[in-house]
Amino acid sequence: MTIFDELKARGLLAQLTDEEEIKELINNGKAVFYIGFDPTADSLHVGHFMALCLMKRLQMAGNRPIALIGGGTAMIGDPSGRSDMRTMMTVEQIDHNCECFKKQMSRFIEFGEGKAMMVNNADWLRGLNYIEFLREVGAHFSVNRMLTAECYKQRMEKGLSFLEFNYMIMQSYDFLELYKRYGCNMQFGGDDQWSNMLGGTELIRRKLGKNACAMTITLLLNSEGKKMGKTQKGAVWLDPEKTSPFEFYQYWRNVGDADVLKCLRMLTFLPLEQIDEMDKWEGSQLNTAKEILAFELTKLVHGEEEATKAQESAKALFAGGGDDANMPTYELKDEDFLNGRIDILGILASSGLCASRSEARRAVEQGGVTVDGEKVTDVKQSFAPEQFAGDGIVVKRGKKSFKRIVK
RNA sequence: GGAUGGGUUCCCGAGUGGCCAAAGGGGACAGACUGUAAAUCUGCUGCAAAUUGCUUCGGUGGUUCGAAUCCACCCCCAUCCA
Repeated sequence: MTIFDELKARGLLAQLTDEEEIKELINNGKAVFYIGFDPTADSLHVGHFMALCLMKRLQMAGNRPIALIGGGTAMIGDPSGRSDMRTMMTVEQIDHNCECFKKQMSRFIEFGEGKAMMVNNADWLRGLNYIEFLREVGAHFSVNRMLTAECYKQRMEKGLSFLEFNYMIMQSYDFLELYKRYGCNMQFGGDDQWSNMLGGTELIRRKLGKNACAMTITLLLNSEGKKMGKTQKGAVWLDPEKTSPFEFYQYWRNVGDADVLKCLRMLTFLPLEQIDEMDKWEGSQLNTAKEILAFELTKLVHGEEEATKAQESAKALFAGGGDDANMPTYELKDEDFLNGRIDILGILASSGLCASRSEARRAVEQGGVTVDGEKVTDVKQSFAPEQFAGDGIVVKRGKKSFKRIVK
């Protein structure tokens, strides 16, 4: 199976400038392609992960990847797929985030001589001269055309600043610059990037008279049409400090029935035949597929050891039995105690199981809190330090949040 | 720069002097049912030393016994005009 066919079979391909040409390039390892990552946070998330996987797949097929970190474009802020303006980040923030991105990416992709390349568009964007740039690049863009782009249309109602309006031009310029510097002839990105990417291929045609391709990856949407990889608390991060391996595992363990197979295809490296086999599963059998999905992804992101731990904790918690030694733990501090005791509300709030004592009170009143399997009925129940000796106690809030509390 | 309409809790949105911690919906959370899924039903949704107190309706001042609500100035957003 060629790499192109595989990408297609996995449902990763969304829009392509020229299918035949792209097929020819990537199947024969002739593509030098780039994917841009704007450092809008201090960790990569699931959306980036998909792009990194794509890089890896294409690299394995002999193509040369360039990971472009958007230290320059992040100064502008991409309006695509947003209904409101991004808050502007300081240069310090951006540079810090760039560093974080670099570290995380190196774990997935091998960089170095003859391998993948990592560049930062701050190198050429931040020093641009306005007048010169307008004459050289701005002259090639038609405002009329830009306004017809879908990403701007949506923003025409809510408001779009001139700053963000320029994002497309910056991204287009990146492509041109990478073409000139490294012979980069292809760009990949999320489907919401399509118009920005087309801007680049056109700019290259106009400035250099050369042909470049663009291809977008399907956005990972759940069956309700919402972007996956987001929780109430925000994104599902790849940084274990921000989203623990256990939380990461649980996120995928809990995907809806309708989404498991899609996720397996798009996100894992499992052979397609194996996935097709699972496609026949139904009902509660799908739980096994979810376990596989969760394990595979946790393994890819956090390593096999962490994946195993997460899986064991999950089994211990939900199925009973299994090893529960890896349970998330909170160690009580002296100041958590008042007069030598701590009440259940205090435990819930300090350990982070509840955001506030009020929320903790509510959880208890509604019968959602258990201590070592016993339902807590009294909000005033309190504990002495000795009760946390040894393995401590296991406090569970609702069905899925729990912590071991020790002193 | 001018005219008009706006800024309310996580989001949408009602509220135009006290009965307002603020309707309704969404989301989230908890309970029931289940398969750690979906759907459905119920509860709940500012904070706390909790039949009470404290903080919150863009900002700052003011009027008033009392302000999300009235007044002044300012900031921000949308639409139209330049």
